[in-house]
Amino acid sequence: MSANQGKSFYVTTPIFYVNDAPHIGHAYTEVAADVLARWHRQRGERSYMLTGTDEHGEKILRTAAANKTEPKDWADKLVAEAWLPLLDTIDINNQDFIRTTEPRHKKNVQVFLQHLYDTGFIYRGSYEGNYCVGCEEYKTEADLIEGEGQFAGQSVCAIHSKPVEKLQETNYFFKLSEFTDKLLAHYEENPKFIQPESARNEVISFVRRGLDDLSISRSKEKFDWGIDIPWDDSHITYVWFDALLNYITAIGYGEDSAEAKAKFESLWPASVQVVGKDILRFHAVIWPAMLMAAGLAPANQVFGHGWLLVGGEKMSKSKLTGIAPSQITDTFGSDAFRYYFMKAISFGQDGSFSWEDLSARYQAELANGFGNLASRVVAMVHKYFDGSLPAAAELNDDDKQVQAIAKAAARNADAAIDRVAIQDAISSVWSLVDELNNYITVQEPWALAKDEANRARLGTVLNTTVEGLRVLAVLLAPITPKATEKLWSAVGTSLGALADQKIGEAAAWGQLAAGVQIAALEPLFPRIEAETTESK
RNA sequence: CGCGGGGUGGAGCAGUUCGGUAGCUCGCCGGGCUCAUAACCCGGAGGUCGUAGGUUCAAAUCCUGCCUCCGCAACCA
Repeated sequence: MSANQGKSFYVTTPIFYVNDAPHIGHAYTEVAADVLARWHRQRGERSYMLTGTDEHGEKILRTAAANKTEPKDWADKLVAEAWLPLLDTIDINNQDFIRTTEPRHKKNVQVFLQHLYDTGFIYRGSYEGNYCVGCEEYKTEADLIEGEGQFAGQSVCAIHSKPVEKLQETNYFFKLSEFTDKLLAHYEENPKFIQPESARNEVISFVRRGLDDLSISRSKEKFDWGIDIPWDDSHITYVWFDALLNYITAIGYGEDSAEAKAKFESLWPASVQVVGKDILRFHAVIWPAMLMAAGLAPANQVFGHGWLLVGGEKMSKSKLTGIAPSQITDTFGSDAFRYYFMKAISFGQDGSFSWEDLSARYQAELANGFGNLASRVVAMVHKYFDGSLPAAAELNDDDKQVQAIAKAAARNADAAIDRVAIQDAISSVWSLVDELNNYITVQEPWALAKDEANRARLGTVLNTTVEGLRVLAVLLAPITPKATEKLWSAVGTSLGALADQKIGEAAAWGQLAAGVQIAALEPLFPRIEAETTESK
């Protein structure tokens, strides 16, 4: 699966609509993409993660005006004060960050548009639609509902409950309708193109109903904050058409230099495009059709994840259930944020967030399970061997079982990542955490330490557990980078940097030489005072 | 008949593709241990898998009806 010679693993997130306030839903998407990117990197593959911001559109123009500033200045401010800090808050290791207002994007969106115009996939047409004055936008038939009272018998806007007007506008269209069959064939031939299955089914049934051509321009008479249509400066590009192209403009599409071409070749098609299920249609229908029209391959996979539910309902600003990521990381830290959302929710399904659950999992799984395991092992090496790693003597079945479980954990987790089953990957790794805790209880190293005759056996037991920690540090590095770095500085530095340890070789036993010094270890996940968590 | 996703021990979930003893985490009860972040390990109680039918030797898993919750149509992954 992963053996694409010369090609990097390339994962993208949707670009943030710059006007939004960052909440845990945005962060969830970012973390998932980051975990995938880091895992592939830890395998030793070249791995590239892209994220960024979507900065065009009428709403941004309006809020900028409301704040008495220019739209670009407004976007600059939001990127600097909200979005870049978010990435830091949750410890995202992205290789690039693209803004749709950057020249590299705008210029090459125009290249793309011109290419499609020249090849006949874009035409000038007139659009007749149902315009809702209240919403100031066109409504599709699906947006309308049956009127009541004085408007009985008419179609009215679902939001304003008032009749819509038939209006006509001239703009440019993308021949999306021509791609209905090609898309269906693509879905058929590439069963994994849209994941999970439920998302795939939904898209297929949508496309089967037939696709309409897509209006991709807006007259500047309405607003002008966007990318000019290259052959007609009275129109700007529809924001979605502009936004989707970020995935290729960021990596060199449209540039002539050999360097840019090489970069593009090494990254496109993207390995996985992580999106929320609400914008799945844009990414699984419109976007691949755009690429096909331009003679480019669609991404290998579009993965639509679920929503985070708060109190059983979709999080929303209007219901005040939006939660800022920093509210969580201030108390629990970025590792806990990453771990919690990746482990507690099966990726692709909706998942419930609650402070109680977060707090319980932090305490039970991170502090008591993993953190405490590291503490007890390191403490014993210091207590019984002055911090010098003892050698392993003859191995018994219990010792061999630890090794077998470590190997299985690494193998199963790696396979789960290929399925984008992040939750399963973490569960697999956790089987080693549980095994090590169990192993220590059964071996009773503290009892062995009471009799000098058991010195060799004690060494074997501690050597085995330290090796187990080494494996855990490598396998969990993509999930909890900060904690594993701490752990590595205690047990692993004799082997070089943690970043250089390969997933595939992690479970090979006996890498740490006997006699290496095991450094003291501060708690990986300190207990959190009940006061702090309950005050939420 | 708009489209889609759910309803599994107190809570949150997996299992449903390819029917065959109902599983995980937390919580609860009891026991063990003391190296460790009052942590760790073992055992136990607790579910007729929304509901009514059907197919089958056998259904959480397949089929049909119904009830119910949620999402898409209102800034928002």
